[in-house]
Amino acid sequence: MQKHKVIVICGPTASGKTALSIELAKKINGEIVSCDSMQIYEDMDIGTAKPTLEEMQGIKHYLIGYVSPEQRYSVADYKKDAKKAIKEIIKKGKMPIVVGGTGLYLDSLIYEIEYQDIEFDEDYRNQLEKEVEEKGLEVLYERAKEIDAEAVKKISSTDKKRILRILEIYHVTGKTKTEQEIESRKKEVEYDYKVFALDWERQKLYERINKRVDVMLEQGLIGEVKQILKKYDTFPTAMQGLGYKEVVEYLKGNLTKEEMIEKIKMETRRYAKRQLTWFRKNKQTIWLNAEDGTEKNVDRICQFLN
RNA sequence: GGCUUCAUAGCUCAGUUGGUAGAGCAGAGGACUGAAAAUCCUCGUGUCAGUGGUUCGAUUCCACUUGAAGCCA
Repeated sequence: MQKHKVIVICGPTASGKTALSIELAKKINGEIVSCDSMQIYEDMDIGTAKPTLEEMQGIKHYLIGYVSPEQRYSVADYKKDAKKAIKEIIKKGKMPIVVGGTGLYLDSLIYEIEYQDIEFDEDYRNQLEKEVEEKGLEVLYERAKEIDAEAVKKISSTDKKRILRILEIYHVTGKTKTEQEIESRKKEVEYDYKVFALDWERQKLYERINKRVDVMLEQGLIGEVKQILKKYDTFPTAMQGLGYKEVVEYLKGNLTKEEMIEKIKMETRRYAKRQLTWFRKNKQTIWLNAEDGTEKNVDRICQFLN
């Protein structure tokens, strides 16, 4: 049986994914599944550049603003939620369009990566964090090497996050990360993903980013952050979002307003660069020049639907 | 107008007791399987302001020119 097609539109932040996807959805009777690790949170609207109701033009969007910032959310959750949304859209007889810039989340779909059903062990994470502080990262690096020399080979001895992850996986599942990764790739990919990536000339993209940050400030980003801080207590992941952590520093008095704005712009430019690195890795990706305009790119994508 | 100090990478600045130079930041490239807007790795040649002079050799010393800052009139 032929696999159902799923359109994917990725690209760096501020490249115009939202506008393109909505025009495409209107034309091909599609619905949109967001692929964005920050737009999932509720009350984080301005800083994550969520599409407004008006922008959506009646096109249904999935996986936006449905998780509390106090909640812990991961790629495993995303995979499950996104697959469910895609299935639902297909059932309605519509075309699923996955749109977003979070490369890790996207790969979980297009490579059909399977995550075991395991609980996050908060206590163990805290214990490891404490050990890092007391004994130093090198000790944990050596321990990880004993457990999974293969996985350690691929990372730097300073990459704390990944060192801890190797230990965590072993602790929770009794398997090494390498074993777990082999198992995660066994399932056949369910859909025929057509991946498109939007890009601009670097200088133009950076200008768009700078401008977008200014607009976010005008729209009241600082007020939004204040609201969130008032409403919620803990932020396992939400407050690492670009724009949010810098405003928090500003509110604490660690940055002047000017410094905060420049920092958000700079970090966002770097993020865009990292996104491009990620998307370039997939050789199947079809690159679209954003400067050609929405209409032309919609047509271009439609050529791949038959 | 006089005196003093400064002029080195996109920016901030080191430095060469004379053998053509190096940090931080910015920037570029890369990695990425349960925090990913996160986390991490790699990458530094530039008329050393200009023109002359001294010297085997000047970015370094000297003179002048230009520009900037400060002080005195």
